[in-house]
Amino acid sequence: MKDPLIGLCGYLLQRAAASALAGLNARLAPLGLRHAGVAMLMLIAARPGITQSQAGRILDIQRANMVPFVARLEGLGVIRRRQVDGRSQALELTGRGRLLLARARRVVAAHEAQLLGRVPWKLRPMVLPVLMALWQDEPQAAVAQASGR
Amino acid sequence: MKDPLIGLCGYLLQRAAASALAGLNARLAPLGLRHAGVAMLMLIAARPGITQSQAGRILDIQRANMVPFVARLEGLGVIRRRQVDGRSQALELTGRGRLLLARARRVVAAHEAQLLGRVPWKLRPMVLPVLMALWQDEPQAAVAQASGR
DNA sequence: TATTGTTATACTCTATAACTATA
DNA sequence: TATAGTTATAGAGTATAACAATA
Repeated sequence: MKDPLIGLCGYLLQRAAASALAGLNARLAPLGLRHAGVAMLMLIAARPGITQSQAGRILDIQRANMVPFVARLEGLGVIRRRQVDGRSQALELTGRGRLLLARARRVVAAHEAQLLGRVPWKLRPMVLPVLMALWQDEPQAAVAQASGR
Repeated sequence: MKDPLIGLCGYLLQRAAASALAGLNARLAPLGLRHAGVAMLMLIAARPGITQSQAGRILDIQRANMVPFVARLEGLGVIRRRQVDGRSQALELTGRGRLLLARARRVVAAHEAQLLGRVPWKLRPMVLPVLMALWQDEPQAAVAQASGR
């Protein structure tokens, strides 16, 4: 039973992403993390002291949704919040966070290798350029206007 | 503020898919449909009389989750269910469904054009091959085993 | 016995509005 | 006035377990 929708690059993009995400989350399950948590840990490691809002803007997570997300990571004991001024919370990794991130990085590396391993050798150098081109957040205004809102 | 995670193809894949999906759903909103509904209509149009379970297997939607999904589309009056044997439900488009699908196809075509339009001319022929290579559902057993379950 | 559809349930993710307290 | 964090809430999407009816 063949899928008549392959041929639509938006559809392929979604299915490929969902499949890869499921695979990654299965690999991360033993660590008690999911993909979003690992992305957050990686971001904080790259920019220690980043605030909740800044992290949310980079990862495209809204302020309101950052609250339970950050709380969960804090509850796992992998990150810590520090008040930088009256309103901003700086995020930092704890020792346990650094340890868990090191393990997660190995899982992510294995996942990346598996993903790229599926791509024929000659196409492999095109993977990142193609994905970066397909990403490119259009200003929401343009979308909203195009859709008539 | 640059994103330190670009460079991970799994991350790019997810962000690109999320961004494209949001754009498509914004375009589809005036029709009262979302991406999943359009995928379903397209599938039924390509295989009239397909059963709920078969459709779920192709679109990777579980049996239990098909129930409210199909019910919503039926409630919109775009599909109809027909009993083929004691247990299977064949799905078909209604007239209204065919009409709405025709409009949705134009929206999808515009969305596809926009997606591909972001990709430099020389990379464009690689988009579908790259995405098809990155998809390739690994047997779940392999994932489960790799993750130690 | 395996499959189809179903119910119930729960968890994650996402989206919006409104509030506060700070800058 | 704009921003950071928060609360509350609602809607998707997804996952599992269990059950009845049927093949």
